[in-house]
Amino acid sequence: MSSCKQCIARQLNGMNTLTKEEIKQVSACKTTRKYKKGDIIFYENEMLNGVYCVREGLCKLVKLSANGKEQTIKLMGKGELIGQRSIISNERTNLSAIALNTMELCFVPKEEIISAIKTNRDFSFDVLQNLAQGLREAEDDLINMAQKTVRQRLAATIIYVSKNFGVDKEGYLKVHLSREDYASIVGTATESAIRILSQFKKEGLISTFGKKIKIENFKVLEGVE
Amino acid sequence: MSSCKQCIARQLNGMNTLTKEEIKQVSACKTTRKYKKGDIIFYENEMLNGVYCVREGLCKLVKLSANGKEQTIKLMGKGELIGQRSIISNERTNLSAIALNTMELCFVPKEEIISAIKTNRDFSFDVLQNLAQGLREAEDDLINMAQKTVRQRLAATIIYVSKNFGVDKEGYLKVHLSREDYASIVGTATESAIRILSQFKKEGLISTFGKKIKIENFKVLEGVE
DNA sequence: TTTAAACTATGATATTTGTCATGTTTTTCG
DNA sequence: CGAAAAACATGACAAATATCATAGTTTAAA
Repeated sequence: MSSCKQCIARQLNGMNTLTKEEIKQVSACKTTRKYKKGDIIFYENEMLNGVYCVREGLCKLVKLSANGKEQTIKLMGKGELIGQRSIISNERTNLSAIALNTMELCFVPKEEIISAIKTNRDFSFDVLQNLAQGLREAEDDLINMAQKTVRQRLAATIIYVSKNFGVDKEGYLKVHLSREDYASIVGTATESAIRILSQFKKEGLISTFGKKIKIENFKVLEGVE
Repeated sequence: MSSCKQCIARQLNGMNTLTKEEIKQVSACKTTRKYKKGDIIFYENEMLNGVYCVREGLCKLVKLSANGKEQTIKLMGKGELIGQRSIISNERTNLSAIALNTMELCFVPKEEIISAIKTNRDFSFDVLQNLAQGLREAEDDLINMAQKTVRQRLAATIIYVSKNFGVDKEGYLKVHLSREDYASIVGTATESAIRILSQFKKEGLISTFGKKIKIENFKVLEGVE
């Protein structure tokens, strides 16, 4: 059986300020679950009774709008805690979580997390900083959405995925997202995302191989207008 | 001299879980400052050495873009703490704070806040919930920006101002924002904001008297398409 | 392997929103 | 008060993006 220690040792974890005792405790009561691409981890407007720690894979947090279109708010990868915010504010989820590839998640009951927050100052402060960081990112995203063009946002998203989830030996983004996923992150129509990616190819900023994307000219891509 | 107790008694305060001792402490070392409309409380990319608690008035948190346009991220009114996030994450501000009318702010040194967070569990958890709440709001704003039309966002903003800052006896919004301010909140051109407000008037959803706005048909305004 | 489904691609067109120009009204301040 | 500045208003046009249509391509499943 896998322990949380490994995760924490690898610094992949939103819980790396827990004491050894606490880790043992969390490790003992967590349950690991597997998900396939497209699986729904939870829907919006659910009451969670725990948080999910990403051990492996990638998922998206999305909001479904009235017209059936979905907006992706955030991608969550290794070591990130999903549902933390809902647990802390004791509210229903405002977003759905959907697996983007094969995932392994550790589910930690609410009480464990809350108890750790209440008793371990370092962990509590860590969570605090984590939320503050998240808030800053959310503000930045809002600004980008308001002030940048679709083209600029798409370029920024490709760079984000490259930086956060890495590239393989040939330089292709490790994470393979569909054009629809990109559109949903950027907040545009799928056709627009496709069109702009085609433009990027023509302009030599990226190249593709099947679904895989490689950044060919980072500097220009970063500064597209 | 004014004490923090008054603010806290009136529940106007992001610090109402502090103990009596702590309040005395904060009260003792805070300094009160006055600002006029348009005054800059701080710029983006500054290192704050404390937080500002709004005792009176209203300000906006804005981001200036390359082309000189500004995006308003949030309006801050009575009892709200400004700069909290930057203090906690120990980063430079990512936004500027600008007074929208005559303001009175209490400045509380960083050390006081951090010390209170580290020693008072209730306060710490309160801040945690506050940030979680803020994060949710930021996510909602992002979704609105991505999925709603300018028209819908402007309608929502009017309703927001009405709910959060109230109306006078005649039903006019207490807070008077310029069309430019509305445009900056909604993320559009000033002319577009003006045009849409004119439409709302023609459609009988709002009425105006000088700079003052009154909601005439809440239901329809709330559900505009 | 073959067949359907999902994904990618691109053109044509419509809609939304931004920009520029110009004039009016309101506010501010010497 | 009266002039200058700021804010408001609206038309005309341009640019960005969405929508609809149609077809090629890849993927997955029977």
